[in-house]
Amino acid sequence: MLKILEERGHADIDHIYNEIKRDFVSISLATVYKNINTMLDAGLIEEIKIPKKKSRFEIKKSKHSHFICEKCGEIYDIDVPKKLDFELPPGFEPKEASVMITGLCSNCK
Amino acid sequence: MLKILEERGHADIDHIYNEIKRDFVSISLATVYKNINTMLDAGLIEEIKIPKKKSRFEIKKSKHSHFICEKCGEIYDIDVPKKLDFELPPGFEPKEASVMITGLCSNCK
DNA sequence: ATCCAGATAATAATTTTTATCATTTGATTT
DNA sequence: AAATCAAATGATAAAAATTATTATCTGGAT
Repeated sequence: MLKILEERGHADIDHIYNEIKRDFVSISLATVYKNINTMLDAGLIEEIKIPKKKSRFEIKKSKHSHFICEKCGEIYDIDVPKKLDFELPPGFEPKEASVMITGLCSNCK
Repeated sequence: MLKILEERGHADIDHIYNEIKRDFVSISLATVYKNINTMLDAGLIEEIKIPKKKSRFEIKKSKHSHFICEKCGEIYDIDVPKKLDFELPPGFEPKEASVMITGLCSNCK
C-alpha cells in the first residue's frame, strides 16, 4: 500500500484497492480500510479531504500545501506559502495551518 | 434551515436535522439532505470538510478562513491571511485559496 | 373549486465505513 | 520439523451516511 501511495502520490480508497488487487488478488476491502486507518493512527499517512470528492491519502512528508485542479481532479503538492500572516482573536493558539488552492493545472488550462 | 445556519454559524447535518425538527416535527432527514444539496449547488452555502469530523455547512459570506479548535471542535471564522505568497509550477492557474488553522481556542487553552 | 408544479415524507436502495469472527499466516519456541 | 500463539486477513454482517424513488401533500395560478 505504501508503494502504491508512493507511486500515485495521492490516492483514494478505490485506487488503492484496485491497485493492490493486482498483486494480492484475494485482498478484501476491509483490510485496505483497516490498514489505512492503522497508518493514519500511526501518523504514517495523511488524509486530504476535498469538497465534493472522496478523501485522498498520501504519505506524510515535509509540510506542504495542495493544489487541486478543478478540471482533472489531480492533486499537486506545492510549497507551503512563504508568508502567512493571519490575525487570530486574543487567546487563540494556532498549531497548524493548511492551505489548499484550487484552480487549473498546466495540463487542463 | 438558513435561520439555523445563521444562528449556529457552522452546523453539520445532525445539528440541522435536530434543530429543524423542533419547528417541523415531521420533517425527514432526506429532505434536509436534499435542501442542503440544493443550497450547495445554488452556491448559497458551503461545505467545510474537516479531518476526522463530519462536514459542517455555513452560509456563504465574504471570503474568510477557518480556525478549528482541536479540543472543543468549534469552528471560528477568521480573517483571510493578509499575505499569502505561494509559488506554483509554471502554467498553473490559481482560482481560490482556502486556509484552515487548527489549534486551541481561548476557551480551551 | 380545479389544476398543476414543485416540495415533502416515508421508505427503499446505495454507498461508504466499521465491526465481528473464524481462519490463516508467519514468526518463535520447543 | 512440529507445536504454539499473536497478529493479520478475508468474508461477511452491521452500522452509518447519503441518495433515489414515489406517492402524497401544499400552495399558488387558473
